[in-house]
Amino acid sequence: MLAHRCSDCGVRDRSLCSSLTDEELAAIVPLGQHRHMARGDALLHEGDSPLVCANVQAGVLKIASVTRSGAESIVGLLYPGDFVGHPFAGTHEFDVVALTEVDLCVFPRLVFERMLGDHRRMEQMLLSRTLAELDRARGWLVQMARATAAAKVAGFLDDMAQRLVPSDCQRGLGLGIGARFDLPLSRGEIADLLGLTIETVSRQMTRLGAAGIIGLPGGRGIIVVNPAALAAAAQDS
Amino acid sequence: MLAHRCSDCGVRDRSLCSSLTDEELAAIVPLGQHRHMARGDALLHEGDSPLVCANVQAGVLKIASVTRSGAESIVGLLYPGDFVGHPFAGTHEFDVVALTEVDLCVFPRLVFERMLGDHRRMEQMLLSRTLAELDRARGWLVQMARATAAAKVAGFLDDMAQRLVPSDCQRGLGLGIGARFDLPLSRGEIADLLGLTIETVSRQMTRLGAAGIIGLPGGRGIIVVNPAALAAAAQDS
DNA sequence: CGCATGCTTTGATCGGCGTCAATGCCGGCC
DNA sequence: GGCCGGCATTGACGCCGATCAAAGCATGCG
Repeated sequence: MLAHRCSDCGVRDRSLCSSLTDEELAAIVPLGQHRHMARGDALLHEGDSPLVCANVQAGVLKIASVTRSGAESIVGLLYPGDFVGHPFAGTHEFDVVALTEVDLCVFPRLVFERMLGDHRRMEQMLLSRTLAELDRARGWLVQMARATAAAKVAGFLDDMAQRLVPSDCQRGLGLGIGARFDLPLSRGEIADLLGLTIETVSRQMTRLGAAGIIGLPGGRGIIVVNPAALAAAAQDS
Repeated sequence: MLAHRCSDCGVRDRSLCSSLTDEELAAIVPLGQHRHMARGDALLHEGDSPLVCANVQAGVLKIASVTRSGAESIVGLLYPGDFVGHPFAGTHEFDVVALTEVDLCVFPRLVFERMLGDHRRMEQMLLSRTLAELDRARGWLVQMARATAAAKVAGFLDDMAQRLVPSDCQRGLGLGIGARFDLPLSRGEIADLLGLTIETVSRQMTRLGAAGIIGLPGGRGIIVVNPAALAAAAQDS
């Protein structure tokens, strides 16, 4: 049974809701709905008028667009605590699709806009986060524009490890040695995300494995054996 | 003599100020300062605490970061009407430098934050614009990840033409035939922006010229001879 | 169990873009 | 005017990653 009450919510302290007091939160709870998505389910479609805004409680989603040549291009990922939606806007440009089982806290767009009006701190936090997300996307731009295939793959794994793992070991001194997690993306999706081909991604991952930097325990499992070397590999121009 | 009064401001109807009535605007005028920048002047430095927020009145700026290998990477451009700054945040990640003569309307950050508090419509517009800018950056990501050098250069010129030219011919049916403008960037800066080398940019531009799609009247001038072909070239995978 | 299907890995070859190098063009300064 | 330094163009060559091709390896179904 999943958390339908904020007191049970795993991202109470990380999501936009962290800008609200318990009392404020109690007032808006009835406005939101819990929603579960299976892998592959779409929350929003490219070109839709954005009907909903949501907080990610658990799972990972991809933000993607389909080019006219048919290939999908992934432009970002959403992790627990992240916000999805486009308040005060008519359309939005990308598909949002679940990569894993996902739990969301969903608000109709107009309701969410009213909430922003009632809770200035939340609106400020959303603005600040969006600006930060913009900087993040721009950082990626540099990586996509300049980095070699090896650096892109290493950077992706490094980023993913930091996003997925420290939910437990509260972000202390970097990443624990031997951190293990499962990639929420297939090789093909990683290739889309990084602007590479499946073959190149596969080759680079085997290379990282052979170098002893990561372990590949079959399937989608990843073990970060040497976090420092992984981070370093991400920055070899 | 440049416009120091909002009634003379060239972007009154396009900037954040368009969310304000004339009366509201009159109230905040004394809080802002006009500022002029010469080519190469920096408004903000990477890692600074962001002291100011500003609207671009005229000119073009670049948003860039310097990689540890010393090369500069340009991640975005700012045009008249655009907003610069990072309210409610401690640091910001990029340099902002003038590419041409630039006129700005500058507010100290704390003053600007107070303004946002007093003018909800402006805050909403800023949020909406930031979300739109995020989508824009993500669209670029696709281009950077997948497009060929030819498509990147064509796309850049197409985008630049649409940003610089229609300030006159109010964005009617696309771009007028024979639109002429001067690039605010050197070949090297274009190369940085697109993640290419100077040589490749130069070659692709000569190719576009030889194909009769653009004219290159020397220096930084560009004539868009065949806008449709330019847009098409931007999308050849 | 045996086969089919889809994902991943590995190998061989090709082409686009980066690199290195030389030349051309233009404005500034003596 | 003539020299000089910065930027742009053009050419020759090599390397990285895409492409084409084939062989593991899982999972599911008859």
